[in-house]
Amino acid sequence: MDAKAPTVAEAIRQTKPFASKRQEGLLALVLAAETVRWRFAQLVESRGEVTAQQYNVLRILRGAGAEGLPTLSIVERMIENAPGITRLIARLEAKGLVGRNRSAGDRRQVFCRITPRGLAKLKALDAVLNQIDEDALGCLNENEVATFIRLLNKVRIHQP
Amino acid sequence: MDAKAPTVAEAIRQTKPFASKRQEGLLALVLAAETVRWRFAQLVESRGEVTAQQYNVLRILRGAGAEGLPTLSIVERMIENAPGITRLIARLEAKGLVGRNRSAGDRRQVFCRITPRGLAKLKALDAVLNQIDEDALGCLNENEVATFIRLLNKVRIHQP
DNA sequence: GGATTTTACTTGACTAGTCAACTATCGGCA
DNA sequence: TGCCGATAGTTGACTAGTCAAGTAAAATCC
Repeated sequence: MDAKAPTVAEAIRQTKPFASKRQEGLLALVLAAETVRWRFAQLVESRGEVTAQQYNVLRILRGAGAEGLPTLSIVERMIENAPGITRLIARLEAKGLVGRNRSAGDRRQVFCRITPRGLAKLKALDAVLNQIDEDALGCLNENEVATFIRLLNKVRIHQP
Repeated sequence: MDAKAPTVAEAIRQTKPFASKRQEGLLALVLAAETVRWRFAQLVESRGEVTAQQYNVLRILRGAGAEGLPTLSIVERMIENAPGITRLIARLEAKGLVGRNRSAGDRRQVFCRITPRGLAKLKALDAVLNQIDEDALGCLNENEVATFIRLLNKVRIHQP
């Protein structure tokens, strides 16, 4: 999280002419996603004292309620793999934002739950983050948003 | 780089209904970008024995020609910051794919050049990567590609 | 021409993603 | 009942991104 947002824009200027429109579209996709991801991360990290991924895990655990979720069920809801989540949750536990305990029924499973302190942290971030969700695509009108979603999903689903 | 591509698709299914179309659009953007990024990384890493970022740096250095580029000029062409590039290039140097030497004119600068071995590695990857650049948006027709680019750039530039 | 500021990195420490290998436990089944 | 394969998670080692702080060589200023 540093002053890289401006240089994302520069990246375009410095790039040589594209071999094709499709290649240009691919770069546009990656740069746009990187820009919004960066803005989200900056907000969460500066206001929440947690990283963007830690925030995502807290949201998932809030959604899971008081009984919590086994570790690997959290992974399934993220773009990440298992070894990473173990350590990420260990860091959240160290901060007192989640708790873990082995399931009584199946002693292989480890249930993770959000703590009251974790809930309070999320609550403090909710309003501002909902707002930037809206703002990020605020420059598109209703029709454009629909087209945007349609094209992006088409591209994503099409990948072999 | 593991079998995470399928679960990206699942992420959508498991997500609760969206608060708004704009929120849905934001997730569509991030997931689509992640999917193509993942595919690119998988190809480069399996065929090239270099990571996606290392590949990007090699491309930049190939473009720079025989005289090479100072370290920080490489950063400007990427979505990354300076400390990262120093170490990334050190790893490429260890693999014999780039060389570094201090500039005679300004002894603060370190020029980086791609080696013949680096060029050979890139050449071996060129055809297949140009192909996936085309394939990635292959499901969109000419008009759709133009709209895609227009909307993505609008979103990117609009970010405060 | 010497002090100060700026520039171009470099290093350290931490978070994170990824693969391979490992442990503990569970469920079946002979 | 005791083994066997599958499941849940952990650990180690490596690549990478990021911030803060440091170094060395210009460039600038007085």
